[in-house]
Amino acid sequence: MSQGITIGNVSQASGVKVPTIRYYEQIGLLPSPPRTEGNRRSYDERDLERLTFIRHSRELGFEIDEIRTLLSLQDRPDVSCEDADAIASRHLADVKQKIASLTALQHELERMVEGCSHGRVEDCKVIDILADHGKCRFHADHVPHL
Amino acid sequence: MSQGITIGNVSQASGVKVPTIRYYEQIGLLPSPPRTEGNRRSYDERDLERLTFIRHSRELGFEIDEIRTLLSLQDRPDVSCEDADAIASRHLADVKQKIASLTALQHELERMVEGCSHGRVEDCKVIDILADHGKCRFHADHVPHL
DNA sequence: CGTACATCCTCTAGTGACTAGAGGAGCAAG
DNA sequence: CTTGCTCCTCTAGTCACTAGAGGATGTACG
Repeated sequence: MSQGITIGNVSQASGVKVPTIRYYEQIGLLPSPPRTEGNRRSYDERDLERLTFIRHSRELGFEIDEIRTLLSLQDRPDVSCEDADAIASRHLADVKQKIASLTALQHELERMVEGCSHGRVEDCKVIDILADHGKCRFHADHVPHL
Repeated sequence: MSQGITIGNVSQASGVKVPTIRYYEQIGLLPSPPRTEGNRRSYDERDLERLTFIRHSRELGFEIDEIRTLLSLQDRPDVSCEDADAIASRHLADVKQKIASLTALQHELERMVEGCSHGRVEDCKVIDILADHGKCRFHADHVPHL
């Protein structure tokens, strides 16, 4: 039946780039597949599913370590899903926080751009607001990056 | 008058950490200040303003290279502020895009967490949705990180 | 004046999640 | 047979810092 998928094909099918797949193997996120006679990696359906799971999780902003936990949970379906729930909930809280920060940032940027007189730097609101923190309504404790 | 601010004080005043200030000097974002007899960096008000400008720009999510351009514009106030406007506008578009992605992501995570039966992994919506991309309403071309 | 301690110095290496490139081998089609 | 694609390993680079080693200097107190 399944006589081995090449790295290129598993890459196409999963949407994960070839060097990234090798990287995932290197950091132990994806098991090392068997090799062909010519030393090429030979994947199967399980690997493709795992890669798709990984890609999807990354798209949703989960970190590699979180994905590691999620994957290990998936492998033991008898265990409580409390951990998975906790990871997703924490992640949800992060996302909400990020949206709030970015929305404040959006308003500030709009104010900057709208205020720009399109003239000389001397009267430029953009430079102005950046230079003088006091004129700014946006105060990030720290905008966490996704 | 101003007889030199220590790196610690300029750090406190600007909100930029000491090693980060040295890093900014290293990459040429902040000019190398004169040194005291004992080889300590000696800053002035201009440096403090520049650092505050940098910190504020970073908080607003501008990249170092963008800040470099912004700073060079600030130094030549006679020039058209078109460039500054362009940078801010592009940045604003990015931010809007990010908010859209994150909002979709938020809904998806809520769906995951709410659907979680708090039982065994077998019935866990979190794992379920992650595993099967088809069940997911969230499709990121790529969620750009802030 | 001594001593404790904070602050400063330089330098190297590590972070996360990849991405790029060198240099070479295998494989399939024309 | 040769062209061109995919694959292999390995190292190093990206971004914006952060951490830590190992040592010098400056300051406050007794």
